[in-house]
Amino acid sequence: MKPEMQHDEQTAKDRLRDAGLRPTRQRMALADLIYGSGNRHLSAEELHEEAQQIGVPVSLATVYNTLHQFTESGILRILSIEGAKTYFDTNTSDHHHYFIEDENRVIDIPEGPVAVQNLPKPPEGMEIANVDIVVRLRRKKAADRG
Amino acid sequence: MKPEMQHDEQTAKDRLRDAGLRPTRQRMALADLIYGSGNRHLSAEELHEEAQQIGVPVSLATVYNTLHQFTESGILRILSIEGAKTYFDTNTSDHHHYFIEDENRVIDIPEGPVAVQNLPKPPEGMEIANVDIVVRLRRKKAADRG
DNA sequence: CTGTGTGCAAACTCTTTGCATAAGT
DNA sequence: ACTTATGCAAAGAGTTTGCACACAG
Repeated sequence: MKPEMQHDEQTAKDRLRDAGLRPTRQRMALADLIYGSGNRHLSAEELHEEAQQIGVPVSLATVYNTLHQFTESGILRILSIEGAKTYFDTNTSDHHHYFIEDENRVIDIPEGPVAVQNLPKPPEGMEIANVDIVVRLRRKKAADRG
Repeated sequence: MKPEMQHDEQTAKDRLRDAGLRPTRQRMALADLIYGSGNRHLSAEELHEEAQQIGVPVSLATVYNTLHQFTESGILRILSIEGAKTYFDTNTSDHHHYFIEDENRVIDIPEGPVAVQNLPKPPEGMEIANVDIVVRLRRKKAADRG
């Protein structure tokens, strides 16, 4: 291991190789954005915008392609969220989300021993890919307080 | 109570009045379809098609309007499901779903004591509207058997 | 050099909207 | 009669696709 090689670029490159994807400029830039700041949820549009902001000229089509390739490779997951936009999650393990009704926003439920009890066995020939818990939150009305 | 008045139409009418909606021909027909056969999940397109099949000429726009009005009135719920289409559920209580990856299909998890453990308190000023659990299922591969 | 990835713009799907007409009270 | 709902078609949002060019190996 070379001492000056701990850049995110290197990490991104490895991640892409692991996933069987060619580490192209755009994919590495997107991987940096996606994995550069902890677990997060993002839509194609948001990621595209972020890329533009840091001066990486990647097209929206490529962002979509990349997000789906990452998903197929198992390094991203699609969130089970209602609404028009598709949200991707960098945390591919079983974990859970709040969905803010007013704002159509998704946030992680703080890590903790959240668990599902008494989940029945799936039907014949099926297996559980994963479990998503979505807790829909709404703003308390002033009248409801106290 | 008139002896010949136990039609679904009557039920639908009541349901609509309860929800504060005018019981129009279209809404009653849609309510019949929606609630006529137990709990179910449906998309606007599916409902529209069903209406056509039984000869109720309702427009797709009206189906969308109606589904949203029903949702606002609390007699329908939107499912937290990824994907382009919005699915509505006639069961408005906390209950849960399988999502079949291959087929983009949603089915109820059989009634049972499924419960969530250790759900943290929601953030300040927020309250839980409801909890959705989505268990994503995938077909077992033949190679994985045994 | 060869094959895959990228960008652009057009196509596609699902959903919403505006306005004239029809139906409900 | 007056108000609200409906239907149609067009607009809108998000996503996907096809093809020529560019880049990675």
